Amino acid sequence: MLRVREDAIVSSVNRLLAEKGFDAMTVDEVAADVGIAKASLYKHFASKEALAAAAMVRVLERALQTIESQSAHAEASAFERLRAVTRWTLEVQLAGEMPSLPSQNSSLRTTLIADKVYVDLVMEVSERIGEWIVQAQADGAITPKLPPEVILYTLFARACDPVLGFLKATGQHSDEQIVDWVLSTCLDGLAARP
Amino acid sequence: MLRVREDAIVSSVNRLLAEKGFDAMTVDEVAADVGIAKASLYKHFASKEALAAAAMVRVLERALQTIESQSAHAEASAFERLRAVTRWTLEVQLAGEMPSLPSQNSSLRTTLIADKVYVDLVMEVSERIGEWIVQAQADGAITPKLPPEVILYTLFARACDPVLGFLKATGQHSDEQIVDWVLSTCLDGLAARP
DNA sequence: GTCTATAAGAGGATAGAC
DNA sequence: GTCTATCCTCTTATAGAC
Repeated sequence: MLRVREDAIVSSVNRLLAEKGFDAMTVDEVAADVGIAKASLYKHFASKEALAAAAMVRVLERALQTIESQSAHAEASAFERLRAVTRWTLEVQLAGEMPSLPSQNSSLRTTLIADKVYVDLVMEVSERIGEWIVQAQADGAITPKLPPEVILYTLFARACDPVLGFLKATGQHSDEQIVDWVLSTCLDGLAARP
Repeated sequence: MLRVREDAIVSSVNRLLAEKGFDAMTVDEVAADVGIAKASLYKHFASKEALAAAAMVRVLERALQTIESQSAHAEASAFERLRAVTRWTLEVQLAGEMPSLPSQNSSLRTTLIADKVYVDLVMEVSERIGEWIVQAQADGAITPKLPPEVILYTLFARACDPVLGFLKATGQHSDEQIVDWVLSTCLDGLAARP
């Protein structure tokens, strides 16, 4: 019962974080969305920051599942795996399921780095992706000009790329078309290829 | 006198918006930073949203100046002009001078679209950049696979690219190196080029 | 664990004197 | 136009009954 209730809370938080961002999301909204009193929320989570951390943990667990499902494809190259995971990230964001947190909020940052589960998941995801990047560079599929660190950050940043929202707001393109375009700008760049 | 005072206000707002974002910036902070009373601020600007709009107008004017200085280079190609303006955008952001606004805040959005000066500047910048994009595609310098609209949004999004901040936070790279890397990921992509 | 009610404080905006 | 002092709303968080 408790597990189910908390899962419902995290689902609401996840959606509201994706829709309005951390600052604009209020705890009252979360309580109303879940259908319980605000005081009850605080019996499950100590603070608004803890709610956000729980949402981040869940999306990171989903990311790790996606990474592992890609690892299961023995025939796929490292580059293909990176593309698949990046595509998943774009799809999640376009579906309104990617929580967005301000990177400069200090109280939020404090709560996050104090959360061992969250930190461990970030490390795990970074290491798994990092290995693929090094492999893809060795394969000649990803440019050797850029440090793996730059590649990693660039891929992570797709989770909050505003271009998806801009294109969706025009209402003129399918979600699949938008994802394909943004994936192309990320991997192939804007400059023409011979 | 009034012009100088308001210019000082906009400078403070611009820096605080770049540093903390719209939600985290308080009007009290702005007043303290300028060195005047909060009530005096409201004699110059009607609301917090109006302060943000003024900061956006100023950065757009700077952008337009940069665009026009590029137009003056008769020998430069459209692609080279796009690269130069994008580089300028990255440099401004890395210098902590690029105001960042939440794209989903409704009261802010209402104030912005009601501001004719702001809207006209956005249109002007979009049209100037848009012409270069079409030209660069005709020149074969930018990929014809992507609609100009997608190119435009992708370039605009560099103004709030979090990768710059991530790389700067490591403290291991010069600003110039960071700008070069991000410019390369944007124009050349992550995939290796033959 | 859930509720109602409320504390505590931050922050946007204004009144009114000078 | 600048100031001090204040209003008022919104929001996080908690008290205490059941």
